[in-house]
Amino acid sequence: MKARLSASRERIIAAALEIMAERGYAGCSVAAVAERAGLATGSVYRHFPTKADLVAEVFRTASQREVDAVARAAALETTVAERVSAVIETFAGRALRSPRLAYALLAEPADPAVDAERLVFRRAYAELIADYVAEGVAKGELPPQDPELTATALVGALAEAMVGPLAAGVVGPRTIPHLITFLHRALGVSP
Amino acid sequence: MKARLSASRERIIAAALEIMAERGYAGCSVAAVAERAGLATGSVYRHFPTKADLVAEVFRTASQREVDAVARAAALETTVAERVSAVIETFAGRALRSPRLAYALLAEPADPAVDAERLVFRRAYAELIADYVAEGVAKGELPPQDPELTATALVGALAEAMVGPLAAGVVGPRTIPHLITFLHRALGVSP
DNA sequence: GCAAGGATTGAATGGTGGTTCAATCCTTGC
DNA sequence: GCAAGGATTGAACCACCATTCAATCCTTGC
Repeated sequence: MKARLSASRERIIAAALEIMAERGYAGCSVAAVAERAGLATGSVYRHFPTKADLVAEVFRTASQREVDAVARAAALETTVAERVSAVIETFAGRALRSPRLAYALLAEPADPAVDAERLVFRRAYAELIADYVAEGVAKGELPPQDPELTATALVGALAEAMVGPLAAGVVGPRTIPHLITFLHRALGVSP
Repeated sequence: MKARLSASRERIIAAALEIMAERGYAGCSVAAVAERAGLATGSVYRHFPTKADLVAEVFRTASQREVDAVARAAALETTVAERVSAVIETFAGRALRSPRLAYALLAEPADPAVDAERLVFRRAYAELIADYVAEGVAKGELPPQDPELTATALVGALAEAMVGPLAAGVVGPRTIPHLITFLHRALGVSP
């Protein structure tokens, strides 16, 4: 019974994730999520007090997955330059592979609860990067700078450079290398 | 009569602008706009076929004003480095002076029509900056690069660095100088 | 087996806010 | 002055969903 309950909860989240990846936040009505999860609308409310709570959790799950993937890729590298390259490539690669989801996570209009999560999500990237930057500064790989601000600006540049392409549907083949060059210069990676 | 008609239209836009600057997109119900403009709700529909059209136009007006201010400030300068500094200072200064409006223009959840305008808005900044970058590259002030991409990334970095502070309500005194340093490096301005 | 109690259902409820429209008011040309 | 025609009004309408809840179904402990 307990098992069934938590299985339902999982199914709800999984269903919402799928819908989010297909139709974005806009498609996530409670009725649609319930239907895909194979439950009645009302049953969703046995697991989540409110729709905002459900969506926030889904959002958190999805974005954590992204941040983890990026962190994992970056951890395989050693220098700041390589790590930043890995961040950009992983971030962009995943975004382009699931454009609808990427748009939902990065920019799609949603309710305030989701907005709050979005700030957290971007902040998580920024923290990750800030650590690398701080390390790079400490090791003399990078010139002195405010790691927090650098990381925030880097995340903004990366996200913005993706949003256009995500809306348009195509990315030039040189976009990613150019972005790497731009951000390496911004960090002050010695050439 | 004609004059009265277009005066009403202006009043509607002005009212919506005021509300947007005070309460953001969320406060812009048709009823609220009509009331502030001193008209009945229904009258709004004599001037705009749909709420989305109204809001899109208001958005366009507000963002054009911002872009113009930034362009004007940048035009007073001569080198790319100075122009970019002017862009950052003007953009950030204005955002901090009207934080609610800045948030509405940059990030507030809204309907798809507004989203489309937001892309246009950001693109307008990017175009402006792309021209300066192209000029800088041509003059040898900057290393070779893709001006479009550079400009997009620059806008993203700037916007992202502002959104956090706008949400929090405060900006550290060193934020803007640091941002200038970061973006000068990113462009490859020679030190 | 068999109640008891929680899980599940899905139709009904309610609130919000954009949109419409018949009635009314003004302006304008004669 | 005075009709005609467009402008204005604002209450009513409607669509859309989140949320609820009385009825029903299962599981479980005895």
